[in-house]
Amino acid sequence: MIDIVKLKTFVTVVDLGSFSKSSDILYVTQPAITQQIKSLEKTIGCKLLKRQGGKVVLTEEGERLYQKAKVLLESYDELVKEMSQLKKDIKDTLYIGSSHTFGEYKLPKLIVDFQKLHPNITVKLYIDTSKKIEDSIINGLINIGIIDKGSDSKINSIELFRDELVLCVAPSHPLAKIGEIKPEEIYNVDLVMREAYSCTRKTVKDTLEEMGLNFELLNIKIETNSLISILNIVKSGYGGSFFPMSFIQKEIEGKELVPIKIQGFKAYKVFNIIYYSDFSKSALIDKFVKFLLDNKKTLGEAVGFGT
Amino acid sequence: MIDIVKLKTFVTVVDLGSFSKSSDILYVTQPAITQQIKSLEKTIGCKLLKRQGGKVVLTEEGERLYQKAKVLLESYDELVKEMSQLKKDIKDTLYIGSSHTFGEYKLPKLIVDFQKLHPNITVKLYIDTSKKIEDSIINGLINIGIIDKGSDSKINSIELFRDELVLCVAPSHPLAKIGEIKPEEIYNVDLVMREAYSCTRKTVKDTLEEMGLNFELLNIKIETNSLISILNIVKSGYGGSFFPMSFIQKEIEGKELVPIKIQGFKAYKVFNIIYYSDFSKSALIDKFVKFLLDNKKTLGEAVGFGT
DNA sequence: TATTAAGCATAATTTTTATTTATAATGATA
DNA sequence: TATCATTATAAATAAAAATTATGCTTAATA
Repeated sequence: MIDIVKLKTFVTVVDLGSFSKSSDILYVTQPAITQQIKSLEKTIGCKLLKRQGGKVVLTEEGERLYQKAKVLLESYDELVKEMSQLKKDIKDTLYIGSSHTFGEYKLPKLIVDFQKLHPNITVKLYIDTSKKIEDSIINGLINIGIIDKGSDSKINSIELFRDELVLCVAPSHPLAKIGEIKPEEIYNVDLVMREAYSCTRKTVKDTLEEMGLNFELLNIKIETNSLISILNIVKSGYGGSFFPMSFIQKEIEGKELVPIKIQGFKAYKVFNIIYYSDFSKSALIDKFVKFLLDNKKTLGEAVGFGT
Repeated sequence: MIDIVKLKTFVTVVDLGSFSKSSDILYVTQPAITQQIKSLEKTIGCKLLKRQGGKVVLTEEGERLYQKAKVLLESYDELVKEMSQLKKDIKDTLYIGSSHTFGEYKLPKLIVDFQKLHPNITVKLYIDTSKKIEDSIINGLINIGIIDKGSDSKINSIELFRDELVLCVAPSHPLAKIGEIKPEEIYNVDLVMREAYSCTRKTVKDTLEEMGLNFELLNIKIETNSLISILNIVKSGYGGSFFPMSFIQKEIEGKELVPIKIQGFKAYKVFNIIYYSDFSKSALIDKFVKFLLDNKKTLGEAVGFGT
């Protein structure tokens, strides 16, 4: 295979008419030039340069290679130019990943504000599951993630926001009039829940078990992976479910859902910022992390019944 | 520097959507592919491919590189095509070098005949000094040389033609009527000679000294490097000179010059074919060498006074 | 929900290639 | 024909890339 470095050397030698001058420009020693040219001549199978007299001149064959090499090197220069532009673009682009609810409801405003503060920066937002976001951080596809789970120890992690998990029912539900239950009474409520491995479900389970309750005895009648579905099921009057407070704030205010206090129960869905700092764009990352933490308050410590 | 091999690998992986399939096509192992892509990603500074799920997909940045890489590889393919055509052309081209007189007066007809015998072959003829021709053989610029000197031991050498050196004077010269002299009488002839290091001069010197004469006692009155000049000087009636027989045959026939026999003197200018056989075109070279030897007779053993 | 197969990643070793240093040879020039 | 500048050569070092062997992930399947 003909090497682009050798072609560059060849063209330089022809243009300058000198091996030693080329070696200066290409920042290698003169024997390196000699050997590169020799290697080219060997792979092509003929002399390319005549080293006769004080000058280095192309042979007929060398002339043919020279023409094509010039074209190739032009393409190469353009590629290099594009790549260096790409590098600049990348340096000014922040790739953010987030899990659904937070990314879809909380992040948009934050990103807009951040972009206004730093007009030269481009922000790209990817919404996916927490697991996928975490993977993408690890393999470098995104720079900052905001996810609702604790993370790999290799990744920097800072708590950004906690969303209280609140049991809610529809106004038409019998519990709606009572508004508060004892822990054991939860056994009597028909529940709609996220699938087994969801973070919300795990948090609820852990909290209840800390309170001495047995999660297995709960009446989980419907399971789904969609929070919106759960919301609509509960709003229709069927059973109750644990919701992140900020997600159903509007429904509570609009009297579409009623929060039910469970005595002694206090559970939070915690959102963490995750990122690698040992990276070329750490300045940009740090800027955004700082921005997020500065805006913690605007996120509202979404709590249902007071801290 | 971005390597063309890696770019080729990158483009192949994108086109096939698979590392392992690419490794088959590119005749390397799969880890080599992985490392090449990683190396590219490192030099450019970002991920180029997403290895998510079963498929390998371009990132946005990868897409930008891919576009430019395609263009570059096109140029590269064209260069490779040109070079392989070049190789073919070289294979069918015979580079012949010859010293002046033989190359200018004897070779033209031979080359035409050879070319007619092998219409696909291109012949290129370079006329230069024997020394330069020999150098060009050594450094590979030409394939076959025909020169009037013995050669480097590394080079194959075959005697092709010998040209008798004959002392000539103009018809107006006193010796012209006599036509033959004794060796010692040469001291009395005003001589025109080639320069000190010429082959003709050396041959004359060696032969005379073998006959017991002292070359230093000759009356060399005019020296030049041009055989044509010598010819014209002698034709004008001034002194005598040693000429290759075939060079002055016409002048003798036309009575413009008269050969003077020196008793016991017999000197030849010998032309040798020189070439390297350990070379990719040895078949072509052998063909021409054989052709030359077959046509030895047509060259005429140019002798002045019979063997 | 285990199991397996396929595909990619990683690490260590080996091989290949390229560069440098030191020195020789060459050729131009005065 | 000695000197200076340039290129070539050789040996040693350094760098890069490939391979082998193996591990990890993901996807399909039972």
